[in-house]
Amino acid sequence: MSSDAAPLTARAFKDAVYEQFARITKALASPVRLEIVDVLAQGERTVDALAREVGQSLANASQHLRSLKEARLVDTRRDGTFVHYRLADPQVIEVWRAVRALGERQLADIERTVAAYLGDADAFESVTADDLQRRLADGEVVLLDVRPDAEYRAGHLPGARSIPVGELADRLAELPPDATVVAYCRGPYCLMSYDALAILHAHGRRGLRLAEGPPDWRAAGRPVQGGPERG
Amino acid sequence: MSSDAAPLTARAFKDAVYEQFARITKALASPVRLEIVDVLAQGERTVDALAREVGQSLANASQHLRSLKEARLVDTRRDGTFVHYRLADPQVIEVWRAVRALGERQLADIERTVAAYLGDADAFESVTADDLQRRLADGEVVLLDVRPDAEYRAGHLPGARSIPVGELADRLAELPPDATVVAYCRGPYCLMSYDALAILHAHGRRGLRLAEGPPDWRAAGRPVQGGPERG
DNA sequence: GCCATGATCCAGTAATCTATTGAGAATATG
DNA sequence: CATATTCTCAATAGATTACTGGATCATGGC
Repeated sequence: MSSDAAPLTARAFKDAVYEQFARITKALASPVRLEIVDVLAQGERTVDALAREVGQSLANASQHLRSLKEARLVDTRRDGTFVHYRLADPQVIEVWRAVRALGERQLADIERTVAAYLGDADAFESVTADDLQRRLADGEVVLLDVRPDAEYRAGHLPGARSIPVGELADRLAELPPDATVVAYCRGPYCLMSYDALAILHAHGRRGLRLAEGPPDWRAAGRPVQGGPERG
Repeated sequence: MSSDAAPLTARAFKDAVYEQFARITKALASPVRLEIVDVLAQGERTVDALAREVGQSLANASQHLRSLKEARLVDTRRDGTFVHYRLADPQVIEVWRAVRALGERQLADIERTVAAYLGDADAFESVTADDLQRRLADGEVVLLDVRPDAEYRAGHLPGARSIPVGELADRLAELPPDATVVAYCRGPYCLMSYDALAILHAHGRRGLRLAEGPPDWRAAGRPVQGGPERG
């Protein structure tokens, strides 16, 4: 049923195919590279910026990026002495989201880790995307993007204002005093919105959290404002 | 802004989170395990059957299954001396499909591998899912499931007949002589439907291929007949 | 209890992957 | 052209993983 002939046998064909797909899964088989992908989902970054953000040495980040590039998950653009990395395909975000969804359903440790960090204080009330749209339509809430300014400019939720979390304490006056603020950042495992809520609450403001970030919002087929055009 | 205190720092939190998700991607970072997942998408299997199917030793297959189980991608059921493995969650199929879609878009080598095996003979005309539904409605074609009988019984496309590819040559009489046959098997990288087309063509029959298998069909939100109930 | 079967576990080797270091490209500036 | 900046590459050592063959475990039949 199987021979060792020169042309591909059925087994050799399957080996070759799964080997190819494994290039992708191997590239993603590292916490550091997953984090890199998660960051790049927000927009392109230089090697140096990425290394800083994920807490790795420059050389190490560069190595990880190389392996991502070999698997065609990221692409580069040179600008002077800087090299900007970006996701090679929006489908990369889909893979990451699928992995995340699976982890959330199957890995109880993830919930435990989150609870441990946040002191399982449910002071951090959250809002679903559908809920948010209804409340926004009713004018009940103010939507606030607390990511760095550059990320806001690269694309944000429709109607969102931008106050990076680092400036929030100083710019509270820009928010209507009685409004409920819905803060969001990069995505479900990004901490900036939690920090923002802490600041809001410390100043007696009402604040909720939206877990989704712009990549999730876009993946769900909802429109994103600014940044790369997309219909 | 960051300390080494006993409770989790922001960095330690992120490390812990991505580490958890990497359990999943690491479990999938092997061609053998990807193939196992692809086979299990068709239904549960014993260790022995799986080992045979993916061309690995029993011990090795068992090891791979253990690592998949540790990552919560598969689950087991014991039946006498047999242990049946199955996917722990339909979301596992979604992850695999997302990886496949990405590979098909980014990795040109995959196309090349397929072309090399099939001798890039486009004798294997294929049909899209939408196309098929229209043609089925018009009574233009006969839909044929060429997978092993057990897999057909575990769930098949609505209206499909079952003739395992190994029996096809002997059972051609069961197919209306003038009908165009649309053959499908497990999915895009399964070879059984290609073999079936070769047999059909050798007997002067008209045959097309549907790339999708039942897992893909179901993932696309289309109904599947028989097997585990699902609305 | 004893045996057969299916599966798991274990030890050892080879191969692969990761992080680190330091050297060295590529590019811009003066 | 010299120099600084940003990034990549090569070499190393340490850790992890893959596969094999053999021992062991769990279950069911006798």
